[in-house]
Amino acid sequence: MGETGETGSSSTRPTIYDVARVAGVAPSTVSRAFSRPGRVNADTADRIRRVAHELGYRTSPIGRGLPDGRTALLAIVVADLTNPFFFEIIRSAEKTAIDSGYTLLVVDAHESRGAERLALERTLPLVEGVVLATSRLSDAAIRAVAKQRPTVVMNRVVTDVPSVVTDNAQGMRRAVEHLAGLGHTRLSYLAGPEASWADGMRWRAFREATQELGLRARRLGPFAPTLAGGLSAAQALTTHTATATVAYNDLVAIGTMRGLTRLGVEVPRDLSVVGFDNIFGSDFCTPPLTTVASPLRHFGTFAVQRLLNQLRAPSAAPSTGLSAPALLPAKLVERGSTARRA
Amino acid sequence: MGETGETGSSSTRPTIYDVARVAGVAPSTVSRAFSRPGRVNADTADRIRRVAHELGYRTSPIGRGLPDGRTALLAIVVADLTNPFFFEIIRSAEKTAIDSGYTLLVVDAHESRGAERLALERTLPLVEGVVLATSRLSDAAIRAVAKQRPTVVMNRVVTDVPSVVTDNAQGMRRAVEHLAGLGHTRLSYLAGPEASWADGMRWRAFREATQELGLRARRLGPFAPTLAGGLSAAQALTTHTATATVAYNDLVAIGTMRGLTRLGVEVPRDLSVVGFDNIFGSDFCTPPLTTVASPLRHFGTFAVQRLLNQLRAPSAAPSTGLSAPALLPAKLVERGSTARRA
DNA sequence: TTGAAAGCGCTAACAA
DNA sequence: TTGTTAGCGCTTTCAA
Repeated sequence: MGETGETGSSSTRPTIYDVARVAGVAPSTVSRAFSRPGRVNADTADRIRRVAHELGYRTSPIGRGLPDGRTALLAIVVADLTNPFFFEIIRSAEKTAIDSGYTLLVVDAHESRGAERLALERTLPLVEGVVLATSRLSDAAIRAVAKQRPTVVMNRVVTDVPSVVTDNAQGMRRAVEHLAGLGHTRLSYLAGPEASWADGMRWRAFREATQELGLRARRLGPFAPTLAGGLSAAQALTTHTATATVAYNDLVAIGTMRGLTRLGVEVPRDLSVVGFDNIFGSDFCTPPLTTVASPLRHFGTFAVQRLLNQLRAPSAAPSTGLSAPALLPAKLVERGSTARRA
Repeated sequence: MGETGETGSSSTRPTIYDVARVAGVAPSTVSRAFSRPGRVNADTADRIRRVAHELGYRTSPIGRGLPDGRTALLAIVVADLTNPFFFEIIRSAEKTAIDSGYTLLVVDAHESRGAERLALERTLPLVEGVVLATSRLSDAAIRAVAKQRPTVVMNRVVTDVPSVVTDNAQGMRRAVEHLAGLGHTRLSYLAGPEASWADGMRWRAFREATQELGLRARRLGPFAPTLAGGLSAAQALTTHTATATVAYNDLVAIGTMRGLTRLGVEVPRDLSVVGFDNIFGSDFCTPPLTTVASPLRHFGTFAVQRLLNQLRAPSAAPSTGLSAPALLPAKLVERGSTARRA
């Protein structure tokens, strides 16, 4: 009853050979008809396309990829797909990729170095380039990746590998100044994953900014960069005297606020909270979160563009000026989670 | 200065041939050493592995995939990656895949039929199976996909294609009963995308449930299944007399609540709002959203398991009982966005 | 403009 | 246990 083609083996997809046979041309002509139209007679090409369509032929990237490795595929590896931080990034990265004729594969590393390595091992050979968004890999491992495929890292600086990063220092300074301006003198920082490059930068900037302004600074954690991590942070906060806190990211900040509410601590009356990233949800949580905003949308676009540059200019040696990190500005979005010190 | 190996071409990655030459064995032996350890002398295998490591050799899935199509890759195509609805689904799907030795590729269709088709075209040949989560493709197109690769669809029923769906009817009934119990008699439904199968099911169930309970039912929309869509919905709601509304999904519901707030309509005092899906954020928005919850976590697991079943039992004809849709229960989570009619 | 033939990296029969 | 050989689907010289 099924609509099986006339070709013998029904289970296997048609190839250029099938098309060639039916169309009465050589396989190479079929190949050309698809890979470089124009290099083949219009009529012939027409016939080939018609036959191909009838047979349900599709060119196979895997076969096509073998000779030259061109698969028109890029990959972005994110630390945690469920972190809204990546939304805009992935979106914009995808758009940029598509506009240039590439398809973007999204790979989730589950905040795990092992998972990230495994996923890369499997994916890397399939793609022409890769964006590592907030990777948990070691610098050496990242350089190894970069040796296999054009690579761009995000939110991290690795020698000789092109990168796109937020200006964490600037953002953190704005946050601390904001809190200082509200009269807070004892601040705490809720640390993120130890393996996070961004966490290191943020904590350092926090320490420096507080120092310069003569404020007391304290580091709590590390906490998981999730709502749950924020819940633990809330617990930890109650045993400290800080009147304002800056969280590693918005997820932690939101989790912290929820935890504090449960513990009877009111935000911002009893404690001011600042997040990082301005993610989806940070404006409709209660209270709306004051946070350091990165231009998330540009992030993905920038990263993919740098990747495309590498793809187009394979001549350029790895350690060209190309790899100087692109610094994206950060600004403070003031909302309801911060207030004058009681 | 660079640490280039002794092999001539530095730009190209080593192959089994390189390893074979250095190790003094045949290429096929190298292949065996990796693809089926045990079928080769332990010492030989050891030597091969050592050489391979030194040379930086990695087996290429693309080469490996050619002969038999086995890439250990699965794909999940989602309508919109930034929709929190997919978080748990992707997470659990990934876990299930990894546990079975597969890597899961995540592909975003951007709520666009064209994008979905293009992405599938490129991805399908690379993967061994695919999960279509809330696809916007036509039934015919989905069947065509299923012909190329083992396929499981989610939140949709397509003849002859295995699927996993929420019990929309049951969930909607619960929602309507809940509202009726609160004294509401005039309800509205905020419709989602026309191409959405789930939207069709939900609207139908809404109409039936309201009818049976003798309530007035009205359909507004369609709206984009996003926060922005909800904002438009809020506008539309103000011109109607319903005192309670059920949204196509949580995103629309949350957007609606925000829009209503801006318009001076208070939820739930002036209007009760119910969502669908119980996504990330639905518990910390203001007010917390009453919503129909699907067992998101089981969703991904189920889907991938069905896929794996197909992969393991290639003998079973497509239209076996295997393709009967798996119905996952839905329950109502009552929170603050619904209240007794004023 | 088209065809013939070689080869991409790997696996799988078949022999040795 | 290992080597030889053919071939997966496609692209790409090289000739015609």
